[in-house]
Amino acid sequence: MSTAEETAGGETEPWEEVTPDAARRLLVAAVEAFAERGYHATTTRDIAGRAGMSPAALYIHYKTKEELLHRISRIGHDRALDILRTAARTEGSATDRLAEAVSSFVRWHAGRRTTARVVQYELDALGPDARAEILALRRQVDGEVRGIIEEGVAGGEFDVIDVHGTTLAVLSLCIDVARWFNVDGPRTPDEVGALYADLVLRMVGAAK
Amino acid sequence: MSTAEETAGGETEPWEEVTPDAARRLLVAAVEAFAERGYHATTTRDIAGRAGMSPAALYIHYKTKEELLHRISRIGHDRALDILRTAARTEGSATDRLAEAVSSFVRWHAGRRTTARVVQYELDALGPDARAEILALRRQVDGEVRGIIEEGVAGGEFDVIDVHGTTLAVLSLCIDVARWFNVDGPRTPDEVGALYADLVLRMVGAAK
DNA sequence: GCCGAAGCTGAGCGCCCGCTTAGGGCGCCC
DNA sequence: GGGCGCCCTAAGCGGGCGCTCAGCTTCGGC
Repeated sequence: MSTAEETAGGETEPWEEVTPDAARRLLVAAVEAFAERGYHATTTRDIAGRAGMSPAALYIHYKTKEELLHRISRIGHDRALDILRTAARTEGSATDRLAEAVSSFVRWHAGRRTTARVVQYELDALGPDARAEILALRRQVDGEVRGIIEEGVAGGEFDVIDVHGTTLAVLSLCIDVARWFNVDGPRTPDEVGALYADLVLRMVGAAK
Repeated sequence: MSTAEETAGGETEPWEEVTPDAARRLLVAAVEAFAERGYHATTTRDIAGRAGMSPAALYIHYKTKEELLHRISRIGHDRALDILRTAARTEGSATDRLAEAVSSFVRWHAGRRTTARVVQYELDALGPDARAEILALRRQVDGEVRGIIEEGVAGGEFDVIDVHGTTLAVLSLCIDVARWFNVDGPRTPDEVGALYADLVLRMVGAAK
């Protein structure tokens, strides 16, 4: 852990599961390029150039440009789901768990903004099969948050009429952080996480 | 007013300011294509085809493909700002005005989802000058919402510590509706508008 | 009935895209 | 130390992109 980026969300070193080294460098380069310009505006020559390789090198490790996006999206969604599952399983009241889920989820979207941006906003560039796989992960993400809210309502901690709609709004709020968060802006990921946890507890009517 | 789409947000017929007729048809076709596939994945041949014209016809009415996006973005932001200004100027408490601002803003993002999607998510495809012009409009959008919240805090109606951060979150919540709203889904724009107005009033700590 | 302007099309230019192929360098194993 | 397999590059293919241009049709004014 040597840089601010690496400690974001207190997570393990990202992309370490991607081997060999050249494949990981290409993938990291693709994340940066996709986040900056969008998938369709990014060329394979740009990705290879950022990784210090020739355009042809990309095709040794990945069949197509779309496979790169698929791998990024898959790993990113796995990580997002892992964050929410960890929060949902911690001990404490529904209020505690919802606050932890929102703050850690938001910290990830802010601290790992480039990854989150690709993961959350380039889904439409995937083909039907890959998109279906990712959408299944998204339903699990939705389920984790909805579960906490349902428990809070059942236990009398929360006051929510439309659980599905509120779940959608909470996730939407967190995800959109990847769109507007600015690394050079006035807020740290931790600060946004704390603010958003407070706002979400208000949304579900949790007692102070 | 003959279709559900046209009555969304109770607004006037959109794009009527775009003349001549062929230019408007091209612009409407571009909105649909950009919303479906994104700006970079849309070809000028696709836009012209949707408008029932040859590819060359596009360049009689617009200098470049980017000018089309610029015009769409400009008109859309003007409309969004108009909606918020109207809500901010209505009579009533800050609570009433914030509820009206959020519900009408959300109704527009849901009911005019294709337009809103292009307006809110394709900003990065514009060149520096056009982007700067649009960002100025966004600051005005932000100012309208922040103004209502500040008045609510000053008048004791709201309980908000971080006004800027809360304003950002409220706008983020509304804007992201354009990403997830599904016309074939279970909720109408009116229903989402009402739900979101309630959630936002909770976020600012407005009394019931 | 003629003319110019406006609107549009068919053809296509030059460019850059995603991706392929042939072959070279280098380390590892016997 | 010779052969093999893994990575990688230089070069380039086929195609689709944004955009252009010469010329055709249509129509209002006189």
